[in-house]
Amino acid sequence: MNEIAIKKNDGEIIDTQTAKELGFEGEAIFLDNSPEALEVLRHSTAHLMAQAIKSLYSDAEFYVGPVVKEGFYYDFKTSAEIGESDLKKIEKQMLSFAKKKYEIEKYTITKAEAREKFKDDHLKQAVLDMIPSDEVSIYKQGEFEDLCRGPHLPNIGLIRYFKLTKISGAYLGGDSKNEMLTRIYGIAFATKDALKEHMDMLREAEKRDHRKLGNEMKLFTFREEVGAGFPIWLPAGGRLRARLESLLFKAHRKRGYEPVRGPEMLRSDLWMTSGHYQNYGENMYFTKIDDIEFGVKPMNCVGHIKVYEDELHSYRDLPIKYFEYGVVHRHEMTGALHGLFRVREFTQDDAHIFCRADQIEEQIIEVVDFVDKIMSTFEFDYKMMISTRPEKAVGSDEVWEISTQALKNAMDKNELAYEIDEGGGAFYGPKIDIKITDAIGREWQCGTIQLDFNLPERFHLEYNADNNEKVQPVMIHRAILGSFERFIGILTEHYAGEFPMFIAPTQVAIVPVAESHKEYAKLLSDKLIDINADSEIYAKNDSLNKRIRTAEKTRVPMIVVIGDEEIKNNTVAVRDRRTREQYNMSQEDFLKLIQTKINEVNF
RNA sequence: GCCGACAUAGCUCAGUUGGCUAGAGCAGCUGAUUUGUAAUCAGCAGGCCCGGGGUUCAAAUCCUCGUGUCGGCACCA
Repeated sequence: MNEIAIKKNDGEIIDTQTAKELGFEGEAIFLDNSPEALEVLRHSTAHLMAQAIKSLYSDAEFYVGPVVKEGFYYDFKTSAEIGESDLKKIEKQMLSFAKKKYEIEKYTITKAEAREKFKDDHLKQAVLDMIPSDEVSIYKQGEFEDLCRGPHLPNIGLIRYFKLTKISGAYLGGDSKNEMLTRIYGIAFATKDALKEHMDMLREAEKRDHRKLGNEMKLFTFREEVGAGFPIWLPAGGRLRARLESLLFKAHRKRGYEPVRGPEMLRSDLWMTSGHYQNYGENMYFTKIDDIEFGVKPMNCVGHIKVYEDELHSYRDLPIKYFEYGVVHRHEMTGALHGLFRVREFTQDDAHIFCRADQIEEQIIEVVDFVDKIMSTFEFDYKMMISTRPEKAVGSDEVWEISTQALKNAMDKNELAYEIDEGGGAFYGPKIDIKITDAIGREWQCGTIQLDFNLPERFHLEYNADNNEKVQPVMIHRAILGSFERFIGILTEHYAGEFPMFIAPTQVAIVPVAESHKEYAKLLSDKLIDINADSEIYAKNDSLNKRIRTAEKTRVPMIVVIGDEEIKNNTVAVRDRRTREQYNMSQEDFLKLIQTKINEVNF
């Protein structure tokens, strides 16, 4: 195996070129699939790609080409229009360069020399602007030279197993005010197998895509004539969603939440009072009724505030918890829309807790426990993230400081691990976000717990304290799933469509062997409804094999086959979804089993 | 919103350099068959080829403006 780089004592990786320059010896890094080796390999593959692009498009200018989580990319600009179909061509050129086994040479020049060297490349000039030091290093392979700090492989011949995966636009410096460059993403590995494994993993993720499964399993759909970002829930999706809603309803009632409901749109004056008009107006939908402007709610808090204001409250009443499956509309930009993950209308499992300052901690802890119950039921790992004051914010620094500290205290006192996201808070308060990890290791943000000292102030909310003085309550916004749309999308991918019994759109598929067994099937189906289980009878004029196949393809958790034997003995023949094994059990036991599986879940 | 790609039957997809009545599989319907654990057979029906405008003797195919979708970027209070 080839030695490609050196690891210094402090963990920093330097390439063999630099080590030679410095006369440095340290721990050798070999070309394998270790994170260190892949970092170097992928960086050099990015350069090889740049070399290929430069040879194919001579006016190409290059910005930066870093290694990222998914591989590497390079941002560049050329007068030619490059599309997906060109990736193959570039890959081919890369391979032909790699075959030439150019050595990657490194040398150092002054920044002024570099400016002169890349004088025709305004992107490299922009890169040079960002470099503070007076000397810069240049890497050279064949005719191609690039400004880079490394580390790199000693020879491009070591690059063999790679693939260019995506092409897209990307703003210069990640700022939408700047010009747009072309970005090509790629991936590279030390071995053929590792590359193949990676590509297989991508295919697996593709198979789980909720948009594909949602279509196949008839959960939801979108229609051009309805409008972008407005999901349509189909019967199967409706059943799944209803199960989730009813489980969650009970869970809220158990914890003392009251169901309430605010209107879909409220007068704009209220959004001005809340601050949404000024801070979020461009993402809201407005309409006029008799010359008065209304804003369609992008959040449910104002409605809940109006519920709170409906009567006077004593300190004894607090905390007061309102919850609602609140439908909200937000104008997401066209390019942001993505299946159920980003839509323009969605339903939040939203709640607002109005409490005294001295209750914040216990309330946060209770919500965090609620989150844990739900996420562990769905077998999600998760972590928590505290987000602090963002740039665009309302409220004084002092209020922010107090509320942020309250969140940290709640976590610290209960020894809960969390990370800090500086500047990631909502404009009205700091928050705790819950990030979950799904079955194939992808991270998603769902739940959020947000402290708000701001809205109570703006709406002059109050309660009577024990000394009969008016005191302003604290408001906690929280959603656990986030939205039903997004969460069901995530669940679909998490389970690859094979939903567990308690939320599956259909619990049981019943396959009668022949015409004469249909009646028994119907009786069984009715009994299943009595225990809150949905079933579907596959009695179409098809072969038994065909109907079992059809039932299997719906990903229903349980299939039972019914024929003469079963009717005679009052049993069912159960077929397991995954193992395809069959076993018989009495009808009574079967119903009990289903009932248990449905009822064993409680948040 | 920006860069690039794409849009043909309910679904998945063919459709050649512009040229006959736009095809297939699955799903659907009708009939035969009544089946014991992953596709029985035969027949039928199903298309504003995303929408508007244009080029052309002729457009699913070329151009243009929309709409929607996909991959990213930016955005996600």
